[in-house]
Amino acid sequence: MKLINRDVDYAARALTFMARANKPTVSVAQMQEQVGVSGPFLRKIMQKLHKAGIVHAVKGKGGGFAMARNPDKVTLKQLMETLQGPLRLNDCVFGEKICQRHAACVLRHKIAGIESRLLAEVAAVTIKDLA
Amino acid sequence: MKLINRDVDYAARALTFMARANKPTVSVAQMQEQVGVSGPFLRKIMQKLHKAGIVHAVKGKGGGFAMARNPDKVTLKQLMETLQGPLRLNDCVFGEKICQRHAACVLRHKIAGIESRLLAEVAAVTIKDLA
DNA sequence: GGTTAATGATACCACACGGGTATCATTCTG
DNA sequence: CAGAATGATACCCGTGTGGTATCATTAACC
Repeated sequence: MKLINRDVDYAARALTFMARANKPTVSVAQMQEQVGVSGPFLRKIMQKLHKAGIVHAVKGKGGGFAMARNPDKVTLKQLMETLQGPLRLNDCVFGEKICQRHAACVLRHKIAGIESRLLAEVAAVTIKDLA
Repeated sequence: MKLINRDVDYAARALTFMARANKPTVSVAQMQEQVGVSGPFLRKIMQKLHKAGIVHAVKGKGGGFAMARNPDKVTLKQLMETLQGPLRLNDCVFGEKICQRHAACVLRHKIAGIESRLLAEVAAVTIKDLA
């Protein structure tokens, strides 16, 4: 059971780097050593962050990425949703079928409570906290 | 990001069934329909629960499984540890190396806090709660 | 004692996912 | 036009998840 995968980990580091860099744009080449990951892989991550509107991108020579919002407006939850998909701890095995199994439903109710508290926690962590 | 996998889900249902059955032993054949899973697969899960000491097993005709402790002494956390392995949200990418990356460490510190609260929550859910 | 009903132990399989690489296209600067 | 950067895709491989199959072992009952 992993809370975050490597994409999120690397993204958090890259964004932290960018938040501290205080430059108009930061290229992947400038980040990759500090982040500790290969260029192509980091690029793929940055492209996802771009599509999600978390960073904006400048193509061409001298280009790179820049944060699209203030670091305190980018949360760990957003990174997880962008890079790991929707955060459902709780996808019911029974799908569409009406749940006749009371025990399972109690379990799911419990998990839903745990999930909502967990999401509140990851939503409270921002890049500003990390920088 | 799944909190529990299917093994845990089925195990919770099976144990709930057993807790309510109030019989000396319950066989896989008696449980499989209610649990909603094939016999052989449920057997594999029950065998893991047996090795973990959560149930005891009676071989031979008329045998089956029985809970080894009271339902309020079996927690969701125990099932997860038994069937999904150790619950670490937080395995550091850097392994043994000394962490020189301050941002990453802050992240890991945050995650550690989230993890400990999450574990307290799953430790608080027992089979008795589900039955 | 043999049949039958149960678990114990393994081995195997198919698929999805995570993590990562490679390649070509596109855009901007100088 | 050359070079530096991102955009978009396609691919690969190892591992984990979910599940099946098979044979061995044990105990009850006739």
